[in-house]
Amino acid sequence: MAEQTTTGAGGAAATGYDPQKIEAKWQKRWAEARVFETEADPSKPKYYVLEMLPYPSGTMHMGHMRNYAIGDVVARVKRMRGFNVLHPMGWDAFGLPAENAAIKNKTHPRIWTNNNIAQFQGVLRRFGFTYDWRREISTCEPEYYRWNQWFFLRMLEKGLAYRKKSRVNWCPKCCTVLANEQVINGGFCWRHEDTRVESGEIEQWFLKTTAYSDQLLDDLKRLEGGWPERVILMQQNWIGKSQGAKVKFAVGGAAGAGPIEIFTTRIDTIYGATALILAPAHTLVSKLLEGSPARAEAEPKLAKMRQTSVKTEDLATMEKEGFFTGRYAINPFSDEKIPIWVGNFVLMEYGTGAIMAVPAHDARDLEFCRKYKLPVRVVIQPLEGEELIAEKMTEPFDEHTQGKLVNSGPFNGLSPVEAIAKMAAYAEQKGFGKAETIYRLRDWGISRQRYWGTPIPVVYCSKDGMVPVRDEDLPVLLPPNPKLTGEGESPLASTPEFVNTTCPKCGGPARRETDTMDTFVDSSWYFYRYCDPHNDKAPFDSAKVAYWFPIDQYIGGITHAILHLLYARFWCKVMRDLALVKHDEPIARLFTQGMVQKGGVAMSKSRGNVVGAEEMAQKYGADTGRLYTLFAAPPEKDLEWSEESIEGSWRFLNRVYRLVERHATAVRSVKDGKADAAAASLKEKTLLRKVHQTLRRVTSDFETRWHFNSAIALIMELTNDIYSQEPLEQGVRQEVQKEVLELLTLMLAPMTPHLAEELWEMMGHTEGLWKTGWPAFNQELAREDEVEIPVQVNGRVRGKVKVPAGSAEPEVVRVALALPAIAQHVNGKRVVKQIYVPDKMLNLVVA
RNA sequence: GCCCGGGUGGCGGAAUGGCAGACGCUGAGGACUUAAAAUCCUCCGGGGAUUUUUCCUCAUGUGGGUUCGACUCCCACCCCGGGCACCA
Repeated sequence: MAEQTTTGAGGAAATGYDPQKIEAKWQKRWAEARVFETEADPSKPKYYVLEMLPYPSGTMHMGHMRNYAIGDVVARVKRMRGFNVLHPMGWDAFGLPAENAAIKNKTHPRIWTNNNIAQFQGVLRRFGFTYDWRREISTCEPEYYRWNQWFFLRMLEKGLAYRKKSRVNWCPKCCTVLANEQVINGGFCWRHEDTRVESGEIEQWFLKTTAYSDQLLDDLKRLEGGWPERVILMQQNWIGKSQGAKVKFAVGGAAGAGPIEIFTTRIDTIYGATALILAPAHTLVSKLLEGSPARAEAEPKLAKMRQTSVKTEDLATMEKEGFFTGRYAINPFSDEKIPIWVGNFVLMEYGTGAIMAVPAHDARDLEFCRKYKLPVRVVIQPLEGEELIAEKMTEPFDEHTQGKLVNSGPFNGLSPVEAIAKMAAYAEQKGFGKAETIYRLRDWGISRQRYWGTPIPVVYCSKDGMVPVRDEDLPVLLPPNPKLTGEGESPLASTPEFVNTTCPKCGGPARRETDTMDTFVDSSWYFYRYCDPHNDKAPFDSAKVAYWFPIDQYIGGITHAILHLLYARFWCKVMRDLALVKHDEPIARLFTQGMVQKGGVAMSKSRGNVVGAEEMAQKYGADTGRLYTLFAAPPEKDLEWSEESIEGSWRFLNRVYRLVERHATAVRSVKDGKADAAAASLKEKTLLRKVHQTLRRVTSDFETRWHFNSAIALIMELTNDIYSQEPLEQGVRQEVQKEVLELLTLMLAPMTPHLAEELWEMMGHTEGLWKTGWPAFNQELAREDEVEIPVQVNGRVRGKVKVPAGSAEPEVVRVALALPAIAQHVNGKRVVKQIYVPDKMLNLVVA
């Protein structure tokens, strides 16, 4: 459709399907009848379906739209199935782009944000989604963010919020912390591309996600079946539980350098340790070097190592470097004296910042020890195959599920698994170590030196120190007129009327905290607020939440697999421990839909490859846009946008419209609903069978498989059958026509709701389709009387037979052998085996 | 390096161990039309035989295997996408 005049909105189709007119009409009716407004009602089964809330920026494109179309089909199907459906929408409204846009356009972030919200909302309304707009929330409103502050205070009371100095990316020109994503070109500021990002230490607020490490990990098991496996795996990975042991090695010679604690998952290999290696940042390094014979040589190397800030991506490929400290440690198991080294591959952030090097049984240790000519000693011998000889090893033997210990004193002969338990217990008994579990998960740093976020509700008093703001003084409001320059100190810090306040404890002068919260805080609990969006006494009423939660179906992009979903789970557990909710997990089922791409990459404003949703609605109508995003690919897969393909969806809806229009008069004259199947002619029966079979399969595609694309294909096939050959015209009673067309319309309703309502009305219904439930298929009619069975000879299809459904095997074989095509392949040979799958296929094996 | 996905016509995709390519797009031909658009009809993986009808054969990344039967299950490999990564 290249010409304007050929669209439904234009002149040529003015008498036919006109989506612009139809869609406006039904949206108005739905709104007037308050169809999608829901209340908690314990007498009805509930269903909470939710799409991830959008960040309102740029234009709403078909990538967004696909997400909402999927959610809306689910919501509409569940509604038709009699569920009390909660389907809300809101705005992730705080964040950096708003602040940057405001700086650029010399306006207020709120204005930019609210303009975008108005635009996004307009488009969503244009697409006819079943949102209960009374429940709309916007996270930048004080009515919302005051509860962020309230939660923060609760976490502060519980010791779950704390301040500490931590390493950050610091841009000296912005005078602010940068997120990792804002560090570009291997260490430069995204805003000042000539400015190298410094690695600094500042005081930051943290939420203690690590307090829930085990629960966050263990409860993933409960999500199995409901969440995509890969999301569960990614979270597992992220939490990174590692079971091992910590062991202390005494240090000889150096004054004041106490024992060095190492972490290992393979304590069973400790007799094979031929060195200790410390991270360059380890606090003991300087002490070890004091007065060491190796000092002069080592110090320049250390300085160099500490200076080189390494990009994470390069770590794995980086050359291993190290130097000897001149000191020795004592292996507490063997009393052996081993050298203490410093190595650039040992991370201060993981474990204890020190490792034992067991070159025979660890790849990195082997590489390091070969390079620096440190000895290699085998302490695990494989049970099968060749005996390992230390001098010849080029690859470590790092299996722990096989082999037995050697050269390991009293532990010789044990399997590694046995040894891990026994040796950890021994270490604990002797007081130099114990079994320990460590995690990769870090606490959540939430401080941002930005304006457009939730102010952190604490003040600093010279007398009382850090003092939380009192609950009754919430919300701590953002100052209305900040100086936004993008440079200098944080905008809140340079707004005196915000900073200067009084101490809630002593009433004396105090300074407010000027950091704001990470916007992931906003999205960690927003779905609870939808249950009770206007509550000004509490974040929500627990009874309402108890009715609606958990979320039955959450839908969003895989990009949020870790951060958002992990924080949301954390928040839920905190709220549970505050006795606000009773469940352990907020989201029962998660669906990660694919992205809409154009030119092979995801649609985004910055790439300039967006297809605007509004534009599509104007060109083809919302129903065509919805249908196409559902039809073009299965929902979990990426979808390459094709302007040509959407024409097919548009053509199909026009066909459906014409089909119903053609029979509307006849159908309208039928009083009663169901067609009498018993009195049906052969032709009628064929028709009814087809439609009920389609209904059976579409029902399953919608409800259990989420194969919207194949559901649509089935409906298209049905439409083709009754459209092109025109079997509805001749010898088909009007009530049969009515049943066929009504079922077709109802099947389309979740996907193309406006068109469906219009057709429903055209067929004589005075009540809206929205009051109609999902139809049940007729088992009897959906069943075939006669089946066509492919007949194979030695696994190759050689013919087909038509037999009554449920025919017995001998009968089918008899008919099959009567076919010349089959007989030809069987003749002169012996049937050694026959396989018959009732009503499916027959295979004759001949020899 | 480790862990997950995924590889099917010109394209998007269908087929939950049982007729590979449904449905849609594109393309070709035809009908209608002064013409175009829209609409309707027919054809559309490769090779071969049969001038029709139809039949044979190869084909779901590659090579093996299990099975009466494999796009589907198993093993190995190649390619693409994603996540994690000197994690001790």
